[in-house]
Amino acid sequence: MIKWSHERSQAFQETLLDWYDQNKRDLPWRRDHNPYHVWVSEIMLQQTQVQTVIPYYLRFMDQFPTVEDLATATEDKLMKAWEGLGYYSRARNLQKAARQIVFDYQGRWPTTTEALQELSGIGPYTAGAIASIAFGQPVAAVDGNAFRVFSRLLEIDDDIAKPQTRKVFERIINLIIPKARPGDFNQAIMDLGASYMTATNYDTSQSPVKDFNQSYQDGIEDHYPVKTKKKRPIAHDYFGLIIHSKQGYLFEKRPSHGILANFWMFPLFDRENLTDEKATPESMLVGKIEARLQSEYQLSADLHAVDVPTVTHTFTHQKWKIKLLEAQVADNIDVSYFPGKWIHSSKFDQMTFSKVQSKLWLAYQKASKSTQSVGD
DNA sequence: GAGACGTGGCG
DNA sequence: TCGCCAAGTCT
Repeated sequence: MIKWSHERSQAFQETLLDWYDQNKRDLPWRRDHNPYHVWVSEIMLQQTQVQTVIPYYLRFMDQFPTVEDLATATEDKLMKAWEGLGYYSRARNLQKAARQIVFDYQGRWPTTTEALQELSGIGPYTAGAIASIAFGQPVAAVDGNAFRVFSRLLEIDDDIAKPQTRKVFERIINLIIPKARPGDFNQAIMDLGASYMTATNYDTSQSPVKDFNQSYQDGIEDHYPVKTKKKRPIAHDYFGLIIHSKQGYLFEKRPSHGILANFWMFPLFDRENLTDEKATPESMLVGKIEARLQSEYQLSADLHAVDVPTVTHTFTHQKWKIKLLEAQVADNIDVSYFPGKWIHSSKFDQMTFSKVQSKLWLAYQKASKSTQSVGD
């Protein structure tokens, strides 16, 4: 690894910030340094691309203009604002932190990285981003961009997939970061990482800091960053139940922990939980589901396959395949045993749907449109 | 410290 | 289809 002299660091700062001053992206959260604006944008941007975040951020600020508005918002309105953005614990942590700030700290923001990390959902990166951008503290904000940029500039061989590697980068960046403009420096690194120094298909030859890029000079830029591979997603096969009555469609609330926690969805039955044997005929599996609906929930349902392709949805670590089954149930059934609720499709726009739930509903609509118009 | 946690885009 | 990526954090 190359070490930079003080002069070298200064030259780098100057080159980078000059470029940033001329070429920085015009983003909605860069209009000011309001910590609330910086904070919300940083949370939304976690593992999420800028162009995805922009409309969410604008709507969010429209609905929750201040940290007080967020602290006192209903969970329904909050989740609706986050609908489709993913990693939904971010939204819940965001409100938790808003309440910490408003009610525990009387609206006064913590300004150090240590104190900021006491807030829910704020880790080392976000703390560094808020401290430097909103409060002018000369601290590193080490995200994927910083890993990518500095590993290439300095030929850092540490595996960025390892948590301990963060400390290596923080130590180096804290030596290089300018005391006068730390927030601009960190944001300039991000803009660099999003333009000339992207993960793939990058072209460093036009980069403003190519003279500082050791791996480029050495022709080994594609060795960086060093990052071990992730595991492939685990497959899950489900039956998805579309059960409708005069009272609407049947929904089930997902567990409070795990993937899509607390979301309302069409009931799902895991194929593997229905039988131990792989080769069980499908009609028998459907019969088992019907029997369970009857015995556990007193719900008589005559399930039929919906004539649509299996719905697939891939998460970071799970790959779901869902075969849709449909049933119309009697008008005056007793649903008091079922841990769910009936909702008319006219009210779906008031619910918060995960993407996979939206896919199920779309697939079902497509099928019922091609045959007949099915009411609730 | 490895794995969980969403979604969209791209080659 | 698949693997990987995109301003990470929590457990």
